[in-house]
Amino acid sequence: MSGAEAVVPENLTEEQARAELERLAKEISRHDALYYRQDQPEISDADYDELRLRNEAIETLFPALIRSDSPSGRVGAAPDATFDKVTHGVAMLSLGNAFKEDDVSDFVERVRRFFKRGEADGAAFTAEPKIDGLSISLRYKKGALVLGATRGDGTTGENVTANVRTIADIPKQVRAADFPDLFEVRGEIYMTHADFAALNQRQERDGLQTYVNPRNTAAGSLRQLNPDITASRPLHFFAYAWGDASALPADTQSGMVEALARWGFPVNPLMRACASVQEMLAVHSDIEVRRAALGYDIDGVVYKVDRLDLQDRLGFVSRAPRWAIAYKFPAEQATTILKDIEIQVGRTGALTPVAKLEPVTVGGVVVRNASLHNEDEIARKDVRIGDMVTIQRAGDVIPQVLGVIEGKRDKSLKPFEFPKICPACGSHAVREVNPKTGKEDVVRRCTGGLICPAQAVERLKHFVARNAFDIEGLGTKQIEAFYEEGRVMTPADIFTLEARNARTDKPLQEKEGWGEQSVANLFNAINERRSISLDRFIYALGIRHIGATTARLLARSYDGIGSLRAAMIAAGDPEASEYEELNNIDGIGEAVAVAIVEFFAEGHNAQVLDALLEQVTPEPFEVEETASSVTGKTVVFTGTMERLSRSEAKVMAERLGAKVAGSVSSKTDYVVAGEAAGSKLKKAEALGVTVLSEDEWFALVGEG
DNA sequence: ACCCCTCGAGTTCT
DNA sequence: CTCGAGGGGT
Repeated sequence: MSGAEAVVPENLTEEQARAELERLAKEISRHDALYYRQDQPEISDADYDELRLRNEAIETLFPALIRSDSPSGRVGAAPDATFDKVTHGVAMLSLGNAFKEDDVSDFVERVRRFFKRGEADGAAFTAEPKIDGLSISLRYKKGALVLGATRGDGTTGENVTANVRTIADIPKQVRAADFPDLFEVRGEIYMTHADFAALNQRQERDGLQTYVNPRNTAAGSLRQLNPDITASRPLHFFAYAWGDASALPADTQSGMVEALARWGFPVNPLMRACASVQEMLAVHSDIEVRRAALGYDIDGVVYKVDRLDLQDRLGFVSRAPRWAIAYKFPAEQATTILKDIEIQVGRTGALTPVAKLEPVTVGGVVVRNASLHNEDEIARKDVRIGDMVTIQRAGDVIPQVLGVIEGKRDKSLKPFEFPKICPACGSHAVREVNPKTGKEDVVRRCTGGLICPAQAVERLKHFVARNAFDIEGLGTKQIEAFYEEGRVMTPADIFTLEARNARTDKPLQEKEGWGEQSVANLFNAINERRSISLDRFIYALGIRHIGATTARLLARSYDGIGSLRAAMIAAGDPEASEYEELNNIDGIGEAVAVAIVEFFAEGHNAQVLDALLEQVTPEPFEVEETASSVTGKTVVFTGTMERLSRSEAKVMAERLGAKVAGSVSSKTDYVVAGEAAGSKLKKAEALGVTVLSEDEWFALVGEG
């Protein structure tokens, strides 16, 4: 590193260093933009590198001054790069996980049990290594690659077509006679260990920042705005699945992968077909043995039901297919020192202990914090501040404390005393007793409620969360800052921010980090949300037990916020018909019903809601009460349906004017039987009630 | 009275 | 991602 001396700064004072870092951050980010986005660098690569080196050298001398927007923390253009959004025709799902052999046999057992006896007993499974890269969907029309999209949240990803085209492994044109007109190939983009090491060597030689692990590097390489950068990175691809397709070349998983290979897509050579749990486990241990020699990262083995017709019938459980599972390799572990236990306060008042750790690298990432879950967990493991502890990244993502290394404990360490008062507001923190079971809750909760600042901030964060108001430019950081400055104390304050900002002594645009443009953008984003769907609105209120799903259920069951509110107030009397109506919603039981009723009965909530409704209009769900072929009929749903959850089916049937009953009787007109229907189906048959399949039901009501 | 599944609420790091 | 609780089916 001979060049480094030249840029090591003269004896700077702290004040000078601060100013210099600020200047460098601006300068480097300007050159980044010129180089990466406009492709018109103003300075030579060497001069650019020198700027970076100077920045890093000053940061080494004054680590306390490292800026949050420091250029050393990133490579290339700022990551706020905007790619077009792409909605996947067929969602890109995640997989259920198995961590031990029993989980695999349970999975096989579950699959077999799903079908009527014997039908799937001999069904085969495929086994293949789970590549640790990033999922991608490649759309081909008449053989031509027309779109490459990242997984994103599974439903919506980003358009990275230009970058994907630079990857040699990915065919730009498929010329097979049997390649369907429309076909989406899905697979994993990854970087080999050798390429990763070479890239890092080059970075180091050039005095540039080195990368942490192949996975993140591959992901970063693909999200470059300039495809030339992606092209310069050695990325590879394995195909293993498909999405939208006008035709399928095979009726088994293994047949599909053979076709993909025949069409010129790289497929993993370690894929095997298995006829039994024993074989599946054998493949897992075989792949685990070869893991180190593969030359690329894998984190487990994926098993899939081979027959596609069985896959179709198995369907999905929320976000994961029932016909596939990932058997993960044991997570990497590490030991480190537990420096402290911090107590965080959630929006419901829950006190959650978090372990502050001596930073340690686990699975290619530096871990500083780890969840300790709750009071009992700390007691069970007898974790004490100062202990040497073992940690792992559960499912290779969330760090958790496994336990204490006993021999190393200093005798002076005292058992951790879980606070009985809220660290944020000093109110009592208690463990509620469940009225049903008489048992103590696992979580200790702050009773401060409205007076607790920590809860208030967390509620606001929830209000702007992704499934709630989702206001661009208003994230956790801004909410915290705005709360501290007194700009935003309740949800309605967000919507009066602009008006107040115009009058205030210290308007936003005078704050550091804010300019005219960013302030205008924020107000625009806020104003866009003055009209919002009812389900998001309900979710945003942060009522206990009401998550995104239940909020949607409520939104569908009531005409609007007004009628919901009126009904909930009436339901304060448990004898009222409104209470019964609420409790009858499939998916809402006593605890949930009580929570909703209590929320609307609370005076402060009423005020907050009134103020909010002056600013925001929740749009009700479009529910056309239609007369249909099932109007006035009584319907019972049983078994597992593919396209609807049972609660959705109920809402749908009621919208069509039908009554949904819980059990079959002679008054029942239709029984709709999904897969694995049980006693209700038998009873229907015994009583001679019409039994419909899911498809027949859709046909009957005339909906696709 | 169980058992299974779904949902909510908490968490990390990039 | 994990955990516990709630809800519903057998």
